[in-house]
Amino acid sequence: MALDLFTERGYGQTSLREIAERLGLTKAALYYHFSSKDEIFMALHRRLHESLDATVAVLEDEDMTLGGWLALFERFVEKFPGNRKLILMHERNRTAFEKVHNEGHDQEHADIEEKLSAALRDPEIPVRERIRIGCAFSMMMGGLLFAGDGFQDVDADELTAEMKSALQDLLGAY
Amino acid sequence: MALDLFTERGYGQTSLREIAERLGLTKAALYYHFSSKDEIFMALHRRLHESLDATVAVLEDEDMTLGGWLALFERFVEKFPGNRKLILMHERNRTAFEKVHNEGHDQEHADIEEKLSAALRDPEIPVRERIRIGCAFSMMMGGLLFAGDGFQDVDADELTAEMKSALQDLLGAY
DNA sequence: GTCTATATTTCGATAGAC
DNA sequence: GTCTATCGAAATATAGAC
Repeated sequence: MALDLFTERGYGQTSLREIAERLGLTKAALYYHFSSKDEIFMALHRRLHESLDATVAVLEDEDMTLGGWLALFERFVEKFPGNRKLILMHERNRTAFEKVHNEGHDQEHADIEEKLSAALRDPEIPVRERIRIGCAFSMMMGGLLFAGDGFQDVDADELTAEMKSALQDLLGAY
Repeated sequence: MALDLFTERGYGQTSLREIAERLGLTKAALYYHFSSKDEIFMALHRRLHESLDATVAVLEDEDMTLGGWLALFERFVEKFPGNRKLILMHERNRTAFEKVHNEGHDQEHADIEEKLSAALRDPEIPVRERIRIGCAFSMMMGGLLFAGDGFQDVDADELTAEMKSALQDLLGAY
């Protein structure tokens, strides 16, 4: 599957030949289903968005506070089990996503990273809070790397609970 | 510079033509200084190791406890200002590094990620501690992404201090 | 829908002049 | 040390039969 190859080897190191091979098809067959390599990539991108946009929708409405970010991140963590592979692929291909994102003049989707990036550079928010929000986000996303790596023997619910606990220690201590 | 291109666009999406172009040279001139594209990549890898191996050397000696990891991460954070670009490049090219690392049967260097990976899957360590160590590490590495992105107006010392404070909240509350 | 070609481009790498 | 020129391999993508 393309998802696995992009995660293991990275987008730029994965060829259509490899993808087709793992699928038991030929390259030509892939072009019946997708018009380009980028489109395969973007299809996976869209799948993740469709799965998480409802969770992130609150960003449109609310003016986020520290507690608001905590609540959002906690909801995000709860969605991890069902989206682990997609998020992991995304995390391991940030450069490739940015490139396709820029070239394609991608439609304005309610992207959590855009709102986050805006908050992190917002001079209205105290520096300490901005740093904490950034730390919490990277902890949350990076935690996934280990969720598949070192924590395979750990119960999913326990992992979720511990991640929430860590988020609270980072954001809730005020 | 190759360092910038690998960081912006990723190793697999960067061609030698682009690197040479940004340097004001031709591809052929690059091959006088490096024997292959991989070697350019590994030269940057080695530069980071030479800069951080002294900090990580403690891993060889000690049997790490939770407090040991905290101390190590704090020292790591202090080394950030001088190694920001290299670490950022490393973080954004994990897949490419793993590939070169495997193919080249890279010499056993005291890599922090190997020791970390071992600790995360060590059944002797309580699950809660394993998760906290993983969270702290990803927070620390991911914090770099924002250090260059949203925190350009933040004083470097203040950022370091706040990162340490966050590390303590994650690892020191026991 | 999937195949066997094949076209086209780009890439990493080399040869040899200066 | 850097250049021009080029090679060979591999990649993306297409054409057309079945």
